[in-house]
Amino acid sequence: MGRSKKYKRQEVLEKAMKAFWDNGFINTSARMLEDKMGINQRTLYAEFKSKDQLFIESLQQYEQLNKEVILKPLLASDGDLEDIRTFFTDFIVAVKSKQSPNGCLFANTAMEFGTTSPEVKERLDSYFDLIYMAFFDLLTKAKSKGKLAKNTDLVKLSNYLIGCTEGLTVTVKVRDEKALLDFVDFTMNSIK
Amino acid sequence: MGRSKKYKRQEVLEKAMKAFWDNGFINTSARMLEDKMGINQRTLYAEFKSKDQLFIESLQQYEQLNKEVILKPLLASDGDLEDIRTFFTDFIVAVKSKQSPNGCLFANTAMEFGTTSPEVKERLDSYFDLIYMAFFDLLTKAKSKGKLAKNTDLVKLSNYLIGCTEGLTVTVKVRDEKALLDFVDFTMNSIK
DNA sequence: TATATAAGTAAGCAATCGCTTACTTATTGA
DNA sequence: TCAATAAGTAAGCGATTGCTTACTTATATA
Repeated sequence: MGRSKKYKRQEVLEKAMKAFWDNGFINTSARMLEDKMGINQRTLYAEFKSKDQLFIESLQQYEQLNKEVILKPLLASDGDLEDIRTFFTDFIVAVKSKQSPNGCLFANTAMEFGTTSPEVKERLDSYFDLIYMAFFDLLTKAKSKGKLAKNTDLVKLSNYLIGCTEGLTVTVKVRDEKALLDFVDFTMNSIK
Repeated sequence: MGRSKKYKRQEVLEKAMKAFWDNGFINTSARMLEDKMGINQRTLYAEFKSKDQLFIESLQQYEQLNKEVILKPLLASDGDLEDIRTFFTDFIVAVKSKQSPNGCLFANTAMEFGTTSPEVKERLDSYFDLIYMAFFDLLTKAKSKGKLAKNTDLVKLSNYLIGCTEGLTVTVKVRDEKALLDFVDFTMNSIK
């Protein structure tokens, strides 16, 4: 009974995520979402309840994208430290080539929201857990292969690499490629 | 001839800067500025022309604050590398103690604007020049005192430390103090 | 002291915000 | 075949946005 939907939830959600990624939360209006998602505001609100809720789901979507694509060099690594460089340079290339011109949605969101929204903070914590484990697991493999000193503090090193990753999310927006590659290269040398 | 101003330009500008620092550009409304600056919107627009222009002047004001306070541990250093740690930890304390709860206005602005506004980009470049020189000069002094290897690439090292600084501006918003101090400590060890 | 002039105030402009109401259209199961 | 029901559309809600207009108040100079 009743009419069937013209749109696919997953598809319009991905488009919403891209809109938030490109423009940030506040700068993405309901009209813009309507346009980018290709569905009417009435439909949008019936499906996603509110702009806030749609944003939270978009963050979940972006975490999925991280698992499947962005963090792949780390998650698929068998312990080669150079996979970390690949992760960094892939990110730089994606931003500078305008493929994902607005950097990292989680970093942008951390800056825009801080800890002002518990629901958003939950998503941010979830992401930082994810990237922490990605680094930690890679480093554990590297250590067992003798590529890191036996007494290396992997917790500390993981926290360090998260800091460097987030450093890139800011500098990639304003600094030239040479400065970025200096940063990455020094970071890589520092962990070997 | 004519009536004299009740407000001091410098004072209300500092209050505007604080408002933008606390809330970001878009989240700071003309009503909020009116309230925080303690002057009427008519007066505000007569003095500063537009919200955009007021924001640009606020960024200049914040750069001045960097020169006089925030970057002081670097600018006043005679080449002790531990002054860099002081700079990092001072920043963490200022944010976590809610003295400057919203981190770094320049980093926030880089994330909010990217390169979408030439006038804003100009201010960001000016800041990054400033912090670059602060690191470079400190490192030059450290090198001449024999605290760095003779063949150390100071340009590369400065770019690295800028990256780490910006990493802190993101992580300080969402991660716990232990993770932040891990990051700082590893960074310090990496340059010695 | 009178007047020119600048600064202050309150109200309100058009545009846009997130979201909803009123209504039309299409599809399903009996 | 046809009522029940869900989805789509267009218009518009009150609130808020950046900014201005119309007017009042105060002060430096003649």
